[in-house]
Amino acid sequence: MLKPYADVIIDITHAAVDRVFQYEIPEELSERVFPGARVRVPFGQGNRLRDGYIVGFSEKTDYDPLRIKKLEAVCEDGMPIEGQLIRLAAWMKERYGGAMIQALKTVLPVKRKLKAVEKRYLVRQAGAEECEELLALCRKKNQKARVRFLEALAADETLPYEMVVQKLRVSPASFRPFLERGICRLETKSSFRSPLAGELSPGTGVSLNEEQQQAVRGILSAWRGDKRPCYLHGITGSGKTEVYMEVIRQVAAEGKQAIVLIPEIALTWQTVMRFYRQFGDRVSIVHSRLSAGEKSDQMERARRGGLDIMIGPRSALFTPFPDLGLIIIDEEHEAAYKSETVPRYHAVDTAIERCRLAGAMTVLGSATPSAASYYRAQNGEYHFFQMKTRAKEASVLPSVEIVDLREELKGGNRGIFSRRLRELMEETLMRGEQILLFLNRRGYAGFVSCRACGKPVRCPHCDVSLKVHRDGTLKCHYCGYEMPIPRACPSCGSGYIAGFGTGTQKVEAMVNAMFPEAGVLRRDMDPPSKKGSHNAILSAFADGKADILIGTQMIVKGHDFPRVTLVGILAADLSLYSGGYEAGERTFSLLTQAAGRAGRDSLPGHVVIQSYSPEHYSVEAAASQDYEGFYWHEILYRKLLRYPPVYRMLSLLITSREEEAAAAMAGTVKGEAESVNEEGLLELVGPAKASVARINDSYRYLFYAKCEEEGPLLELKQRIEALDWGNQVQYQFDME
DNA sequence: AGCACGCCGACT
DNA sequence: GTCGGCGTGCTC
Repeated sequence: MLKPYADVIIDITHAAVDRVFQYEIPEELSERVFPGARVRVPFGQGNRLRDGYIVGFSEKTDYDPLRIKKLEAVCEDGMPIEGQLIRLAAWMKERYGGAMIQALKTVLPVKRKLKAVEKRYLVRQAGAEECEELLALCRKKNQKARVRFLEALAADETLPYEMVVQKLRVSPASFRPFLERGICRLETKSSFRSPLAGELSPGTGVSLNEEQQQAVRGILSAWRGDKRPCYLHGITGSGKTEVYMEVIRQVAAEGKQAIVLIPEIALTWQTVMRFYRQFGDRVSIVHSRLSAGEKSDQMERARRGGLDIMIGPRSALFTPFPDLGLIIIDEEHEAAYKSETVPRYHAVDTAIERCRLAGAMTVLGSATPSAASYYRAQNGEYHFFQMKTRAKEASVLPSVEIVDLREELKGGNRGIFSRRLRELMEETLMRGEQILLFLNRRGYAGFVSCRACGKPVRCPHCDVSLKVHRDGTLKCHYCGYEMPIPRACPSCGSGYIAGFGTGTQKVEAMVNAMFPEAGVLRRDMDPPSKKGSHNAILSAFADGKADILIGTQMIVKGHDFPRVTLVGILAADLSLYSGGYEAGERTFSLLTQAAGRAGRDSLPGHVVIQSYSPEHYSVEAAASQDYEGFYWHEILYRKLLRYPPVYRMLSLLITSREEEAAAAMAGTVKGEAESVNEEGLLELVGPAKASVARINDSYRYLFYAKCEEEGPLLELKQRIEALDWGNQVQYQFDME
């Protein structure tokens, strides 16, 4: 380690010292320091020795070098959980970019709220008379702070610590003598709130079929063996959750803890309750609806050994379990596992790294694996287990047919519904069963354009057209800019300007016209304001209060609708042309999930996939529910075009409010990349203007580098980070 | 958080 | 003068 200074966070739980302090690294310790190492350092005027953690290293310091102290020692006694998480943060920073502080904030639980977890009280011990005497004495001596304190203590036997210090303005120095003389004592009371409390009483017993038992045995033997990650590929309904629970039960029996990641709590509540029924209050959940206090309650509970299992989204990955044994990632292919904010980590890779540090094992599971994970499983990087039969015998796979929309057009049908779909809808309604109509938002979302000049209304800050929102305004999906629908075209002034309405609205109107008697519900995406309405509509539909449900992405995930026997996918291929090399994968996964909504009970299900490119392998494979078929096509395509997971890919987004600055920096990056790439190991693409070249008044350039190995890409990333970026240009990395 | 420093009223 | 309590600010 050549860097002379170590950045240390001091292990004191208080906001005022919740930052980095720099220490000199003495020669004799230079071999033993690393991010996450626990160190002893002199701190404060008295140079009292305190514990801290190294979070990084720096060349130089803004602080007066003469006043910098030396590290006292590196603690050798194993690595406590904080050290492990800090090491993980260093790994995340290295791999995904961003500043160390951002990585630390993602990884370490909110420390500030320790007060909420362990509330402290000052309790009176002396009798009333003794207090009165003391109070009189203090009054005489004009000791104001003590008088305030004793008065309060006389009135209330127990006083919250914060109240004394903040409201009464009595500093610890003022009441310490009372503690020493036994007038009062300090009491701590921990109050953990359980987010699951009172939901259900726990029961026991999972009975597993032969296939499930095999998976359990395989996963456990991997766990006792080399601890390489395990992949559990099980078709919908094959009972993966039971397998997870049984594995966890056995791991917990050996005193280890488990983290279970699920893509979205709201949609997987049933799964959570199954865990609770099995494990009772040894399991807890974290999710976005919990307050910061409740969240840190759960984290603290986990740290102290009060929990065996934590269930939650991405962020639950950082639960500070002292002896982690297992991380399970259910529905591993979900996009929700990729963080949208810096550091833009992927939960799967990060879980594997955390397990490596902790000596634990990752289990990934899905019915439709991501191409990346499946590729690694095929390569032997992961252990692989498969479950091919449905646990519940009664359910049968739905029949799927593809309708070619080009043929419909030739036949003179210009509507949204093919004749075949309309026919099946009629039959289904006649039988009194339910219909789900699924629509890909992209492409259908309405924009407003001028009939005279043909120009759409565009966002003044971004290079996109504005979309019509439900509340009748025009909105930009990138920056949130909003305006009322104009009466005249902003470009040519013509009054012939028209909106097309949102996709689902349009479909709803057409369904109403076709089947006036049918009850129709509509469910759009993303109303972050009202979370309740989402479930209200879905459960109204599940209760049979309507015949037809129209919606986007959201309706195909999670929810069970036992009386749905027909699923219509109105335009299957719209997501195929949405850009990005994952388009095919996204389409396949969406279609498969949508199709899986049909006929989940004993009633036979039908699925109609309408498409303009029915011969595309993503559409065909989804129709025949053929994951393998899809995968081999997809991986061939990735191999040919050198995309992940066959190649590693580093992407860089350059943004600036100044167009020239962005362009100039793009040029510098290109030059730097070319000089790194003298041996030609890397394939470089760009930098070039992004397809949406301007968002929120920032100009955007994209740059990609691809390589079979990760090493050269990380080196390139470091070289780019070391460039002089000035303060006009920002950048962001992404590693896949 | 915990410690020292500097201010201010009280008292030998 | 000086002692002791009290509020403030800093900690690499």
